[in-house]
Amino acid sequence: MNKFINDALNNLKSSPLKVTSQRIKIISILFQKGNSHHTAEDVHSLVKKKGLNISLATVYNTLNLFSQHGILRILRVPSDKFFFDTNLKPHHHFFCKKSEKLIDIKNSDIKLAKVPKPPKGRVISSVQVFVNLD
Amino acid sequence: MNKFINDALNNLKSSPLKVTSQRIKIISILFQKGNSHHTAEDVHSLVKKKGLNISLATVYNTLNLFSQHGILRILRVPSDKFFFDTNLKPHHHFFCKKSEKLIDIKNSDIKLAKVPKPPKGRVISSVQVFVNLD
DNA sequence: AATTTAATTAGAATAGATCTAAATAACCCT
DNA sequence: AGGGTTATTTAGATCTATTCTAATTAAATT
Repeated sequence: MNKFINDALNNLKSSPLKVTSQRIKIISILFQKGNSHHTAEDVHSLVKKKGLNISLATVYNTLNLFSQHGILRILRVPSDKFFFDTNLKPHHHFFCKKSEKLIDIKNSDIKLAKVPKPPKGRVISSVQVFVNLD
Repeated sequence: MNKFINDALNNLKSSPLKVTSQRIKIISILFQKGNSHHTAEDVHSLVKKKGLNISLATVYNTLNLFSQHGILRILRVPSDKFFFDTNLKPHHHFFCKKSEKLIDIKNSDIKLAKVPKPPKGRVISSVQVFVNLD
């Protein structure tokens, strides 16, 4: 069991969420290779490919709860799907529209030398850069 | 009839698309205030609010065809909806997740001092910056 | 005006995500 | 360890945004 899985399991244990077999399985799939980006459907097929059986509703429910409790982060990209990002640090992404694949870009690898002021009365909450790939 | 509507109508006329009453109406709604970002449902309700009657299928079909012929641009944002942008020049956006409203940011108002190299064998097609507002 | 070809339409179909309500499993408490 | 409470899981229904279908209608060309 690797460090990523361990950390995520500890996050789960110290959250108010119950530690169920489904949640353990989803964590071990998501955090297997460290940082990753998956849709709910992705996770569901990975679960099935492993011969396990978790309903799609549970996958959605679990991923959403994990995001609400800091175990995962919901990542909205220029696409109609929700992605779930295991990387909790601020960062940016390469994005391939065709394959809908994401690759992390470390925050320090992008430098925004000029950012416009928000409209009057509004506050900037974050800046998201997508470097689109063909 | 303003300059934006005029230009868009000329683009329609010089495209292989037929000039129908529905297309003229959609153009006059979309380009009324210059640069704008609308979803298909937006456009459909604006059409109805004007007492006009264009089927939702036609709105979708028209917006997609306009995008294919350089009259509009499809804009994918971190949301599950498609937006149609009347601003054909390269630019970035303020984006409010809550209201799903967009505001243009001129290309010159954002300066990317450092952009990472794409993965081996890949090519960067564009860089999209979203300045998220609360 | 007749013909051809594209556009419009209502409604069905699809995809991704959420909701519902009944069954089940975790966890807490002695 | 057993029982009760409450959260979780589940299958299937529902919802929302979009696309598809196939029949009707309208533009444009001759």
